[in-house]
Amino acid sequence: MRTKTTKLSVPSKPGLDLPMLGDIGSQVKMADIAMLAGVSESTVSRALAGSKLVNAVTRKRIEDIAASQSYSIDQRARNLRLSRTGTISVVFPLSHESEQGIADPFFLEMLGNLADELSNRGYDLLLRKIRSDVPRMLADLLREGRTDGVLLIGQSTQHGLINELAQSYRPLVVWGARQPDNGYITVGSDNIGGAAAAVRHLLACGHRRIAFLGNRQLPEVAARYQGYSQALNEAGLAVAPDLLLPVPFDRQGAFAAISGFLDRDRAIDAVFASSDIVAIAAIRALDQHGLKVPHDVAVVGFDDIMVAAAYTPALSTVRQDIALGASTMVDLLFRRIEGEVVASVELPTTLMIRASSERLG
Amino acid sequence: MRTKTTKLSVPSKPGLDLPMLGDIGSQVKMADIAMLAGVSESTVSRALAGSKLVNAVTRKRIEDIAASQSYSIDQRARNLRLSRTGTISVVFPLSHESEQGIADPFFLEMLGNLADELSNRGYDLLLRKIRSDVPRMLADLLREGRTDGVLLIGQSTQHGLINELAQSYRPLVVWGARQPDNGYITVGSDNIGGAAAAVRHLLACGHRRIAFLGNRQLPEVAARYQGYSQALNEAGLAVAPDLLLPVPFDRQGAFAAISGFLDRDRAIDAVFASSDIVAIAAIRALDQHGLKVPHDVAVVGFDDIMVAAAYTPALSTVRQDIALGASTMVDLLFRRIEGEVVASVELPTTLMIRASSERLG
DNA sequence: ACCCAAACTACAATCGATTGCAATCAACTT
DNA sequence: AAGTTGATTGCAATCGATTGTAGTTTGGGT
Repeated sequence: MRTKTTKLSVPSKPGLDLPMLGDIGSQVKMADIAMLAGVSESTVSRALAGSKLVNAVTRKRIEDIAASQSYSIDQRARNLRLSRTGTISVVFPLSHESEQGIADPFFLEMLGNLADELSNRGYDLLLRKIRSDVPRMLADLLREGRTDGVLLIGQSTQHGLINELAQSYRPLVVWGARQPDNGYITVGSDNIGGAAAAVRHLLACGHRRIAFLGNRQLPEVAARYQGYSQALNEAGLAVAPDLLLPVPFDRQGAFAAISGFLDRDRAIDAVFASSDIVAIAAIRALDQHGLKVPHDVAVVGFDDIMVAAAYTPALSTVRQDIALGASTMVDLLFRRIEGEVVASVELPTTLMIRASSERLG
Repeated sequence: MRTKTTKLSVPSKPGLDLPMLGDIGSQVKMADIAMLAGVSESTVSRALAGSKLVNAVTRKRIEDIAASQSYSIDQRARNLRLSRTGTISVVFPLSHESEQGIADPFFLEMLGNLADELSNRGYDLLLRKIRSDVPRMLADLLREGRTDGVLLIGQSTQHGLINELAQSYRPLVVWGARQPDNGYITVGSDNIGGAAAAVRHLLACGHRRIAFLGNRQLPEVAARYQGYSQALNEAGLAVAPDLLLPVPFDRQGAFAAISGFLDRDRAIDAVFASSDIVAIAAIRALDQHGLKVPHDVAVVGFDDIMVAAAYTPALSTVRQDIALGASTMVDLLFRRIEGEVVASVELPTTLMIRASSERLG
């Protein structure tokens, strides 16, 4: 007694293939296409999926009808059925400091690159910031079935929690520093090597009192500090604790911290900053204290964000290859989703020597 | 003959409310909660939705059980049923020029702010870049049922197409310039007023040959040009066509265009750039041509991106309030989704006078 | 005690697609 | 001409939640 209850949800003329802009947002569904083609939904589904179970002629006809109706598959329903989402979440753990938002250009550039990589693979990018409770938020994200995988940008100070989470959740790749007890996959730069190269360069320029600017609580900064002290040791120098300044990553905070430092101590001849944003803040602070860069104090940053080269003076810095980093993260994530066993990756860095650290006279 | 086929997908101990990190990603579903609570799925659904049809005691018990199982509603299924998505798409039409990615910090900052606004309202942000065919891509996005609304960042050169699309698709808000024949809602800055203020400032400093840098094909740039010529006219000056340089918005392209210009014409005493990125490229190009800013040439930009103030020389610019822009867009979008009739908004700008346009000695 | 309304709760259809398995049909074998 | 095979296609269950409607229980009135 099943009557043909299926009706074309949109009373559009089947034969014509007009642009049909008017249909946008309307509800042409697979059943409609099936009716128009005189086949079952199954066949439409298979035809559109390119299954070889469907006769080529039938498929062509279905495809044409679908196109003429400007039909596209409802991803909600599809995802529900396939228990997947076609979406990868990019998560930024916001530090307690800059509760505002994603401030650092480095991360924004990273985000742009990730969006490219993911859309190349036909995935969407779900952007989410999380306050503090990383595992809880991530767990929700996963349970809600919104995402096929997670890219966590920065470890913040949550290494332990991330590690715990990674025990039970596989499709996760983290940008940051490899930790000795990493239970999760990381992609990051060779922070130690990059920092050491930068400091060697400063030493080669004749600088001896080189300040280190950065919050060593963060694993990446800790690694950069390690490179810093390693280079000093190679040169037979010891780390001077009074030259270590824990500055935050945001512009204002960094500027304030550095200004405060310079108020009481100006006996430095170089600065190694843990990010370009910090380096630029340092240059401004130095300037306000009457110290010229590079004449009085040489400055080297880290990241090579777009403004670094454009800055005046052009900023010497340790370049991280953001595009490569993004594509590596995405690559590893998908391989891990496929079940492959993959290892963390450490990307090489390049020392970019520019005006801010020119060799002394 | 329906037997209880429903089984707890996860054999976890119902009574305990351990952290249950191990359950992340597993498949506790509503039926499981219903079984544990000894009620039907309907009741669980209603309880969790806060419906007052459910006894308070029952609700509490259900909530507790759900919590102890660290259950959350599957959004895929929920969205399918409700035909909604809980997601707003932010779409960047990529210009033909910078096919690479979202390069301009202004847009990235905007993105960060939008992410904040949306997550405050419990919505997710789906990031999508589209190549060129705006309406087609948007239409797909909508038909796929992935999104409840669209925020289009920048009109690119697609005003006509957007207008057409807007005929049939309502939940759309565009960042850009209001056009005379706008069929869609825009949020944007007072480009005319801002530009006029900048140029008046340059005129007041005694400059007369003020170059305009920007691609006037883009509606926003066209409006800024309008402000530029308006200010010149007020001062009894005519626009000199040889001072109008159509530069692209990306750093390299802008630099190249400006360098080329300076190679043949250096009789300018000021520059009004249609964005800070262009302004910074101009300063570099001027520098390479032996022209000092602001001594030889004054420069004013547009946007006031974070680096503007930090640049050396600090960049004078027309400030756009990105945070306000983002919150306005989101606000308008949701009001429009609710069916309210809303109008386009033009936000005030602020002229920030800094070192790059200091008054001539 | 008995009846009725109020207050809850369960049933079953529904959202739109996917897919294992059964059914159909034409062509080919002998 | 009957049997077999392979190529196609359709049926119906399923993914996990929501909700209109019908059914059950409880409490109050008399």
